[in-house]
Amino acid sequence: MTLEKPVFTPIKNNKRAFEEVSSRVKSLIFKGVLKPGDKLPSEGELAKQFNVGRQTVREALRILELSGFIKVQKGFGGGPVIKNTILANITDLFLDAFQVEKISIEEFTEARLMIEKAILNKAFDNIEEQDLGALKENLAKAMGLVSKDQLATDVNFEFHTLLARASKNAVFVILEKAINTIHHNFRSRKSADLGATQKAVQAHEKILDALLKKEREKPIDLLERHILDIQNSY
Amino acid sequence: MTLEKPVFTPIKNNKRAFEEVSSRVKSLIFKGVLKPGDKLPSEGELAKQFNVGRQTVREALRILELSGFIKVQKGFGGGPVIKNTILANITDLFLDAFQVEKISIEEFTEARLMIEKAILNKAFDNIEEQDLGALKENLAKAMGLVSKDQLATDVNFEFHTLLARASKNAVFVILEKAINTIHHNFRSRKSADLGATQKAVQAHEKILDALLKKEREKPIDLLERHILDIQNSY
DNA sequence: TCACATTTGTCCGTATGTATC
DNA sequence: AGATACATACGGACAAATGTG
Repeated sequence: MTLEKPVFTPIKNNKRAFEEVSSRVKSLIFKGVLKPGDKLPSEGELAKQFNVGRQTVREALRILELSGFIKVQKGFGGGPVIKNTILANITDLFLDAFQVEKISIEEFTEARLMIEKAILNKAFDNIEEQDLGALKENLAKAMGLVSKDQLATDVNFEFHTLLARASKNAVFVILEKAINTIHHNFRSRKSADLGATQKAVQAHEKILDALLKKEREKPIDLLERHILDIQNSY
Repeated sequence: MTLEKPVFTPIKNNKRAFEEVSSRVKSLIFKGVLKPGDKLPSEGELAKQFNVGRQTVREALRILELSGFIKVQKGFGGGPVIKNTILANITDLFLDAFQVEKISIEEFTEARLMIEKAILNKAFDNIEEQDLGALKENLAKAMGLVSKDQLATDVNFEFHTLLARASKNAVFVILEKAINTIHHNFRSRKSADLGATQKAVQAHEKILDALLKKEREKPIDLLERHILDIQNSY
């Protein structure tokens, strides 16, 4: 009998040394040995431990940094620290892809609409008391800020993420976070706008209200209008 | 009059040297000056031209490589070459995120189902003759392979991408390609299966048939069954 | 098959910048 | 303000891979 696929991983792999180093570290993160906040040894120390040169370590660190696994801090007490910003880094690549593929805000909004409608539909089936509580809390916080004439942009973004959480599917949470960051990037070209914040809070209030009344279609319709409203403000 | 935002970019920015180098190259790609297939100068030459050390150039190349803008080849006549594999690299990061967030295949399938159904619905509204032609051609190719007892895995993946193209929204194409690659990754743990290929081709045939008959709901139902079928085969 | 040139891959030594104590 | 520990960056050197004659 011959095997179609290799069972044993090759002893001598063709990976470049810096790739080997970065995947070793990644693997430790996946296994939970290294957790966000943990400090990695300094470049020189890593070079000693892996028995490679410092340049090799540096290239591995660049990979881990760009992938969102670590941040590097300069100066005394600095060095590489484990972080989890993978999603933010995915978004950076999406933005690159948007530039290369020349994607318009209309296309983005259309896709966003479809995904968020699907998420809300799913959330309707799976939402729990604790999700509703989180949404209420989020809304109250946003209202508090608005009543003091302050922007509630980040809180409003969080509302959509909370809806994604209510769907009980982590893929949707990832997608929603990606959408939020991309949206945030489009948005940052525009000056801050208190009116937009107020409108968003009102829309969120209506959506939550309809959700509490156990209506399925109405919150989806409201969300659609809300998202189109956002696009038209650009 | 004072300006709210700086008009002149700072002469001395806080970017690290390798970041400056990588974003200079990226910018040339965005502007279309550098196109896929173009060869970049060698590391040493780049170091001279940017007036930095070779180590700096290498770290910049690592970033461009991981982002999917270039590939590097060793040896005579080698060096960095412009490529566009950004989407594949986005997918790699998604896979990392899936590992960190411990995403199950069920969650993935559920999200996939929602997105592909939305795409197909959109495709129904925007599909043109040339899209139908491409789908027919794809199906014919797959059938040809199956009739010779050969696997048509890649061709079958392409069917779904063609559906995304018919939606006329590039974001959907990006998402679909990401889905395909992730699916491919799940799939690769399983041995090749001729029966699965045949079933997929039959499902695609039915979907295309329903599309040609201008039916909206039926192809979506068929797609749902097809995707659930795939999941159950794991 | 064998040298040869080119280019990446890797290591080392050294110098400078930077943040903290 | 000065010492410390770290990242950042440069230049030189050699090994390894790869295509050419």
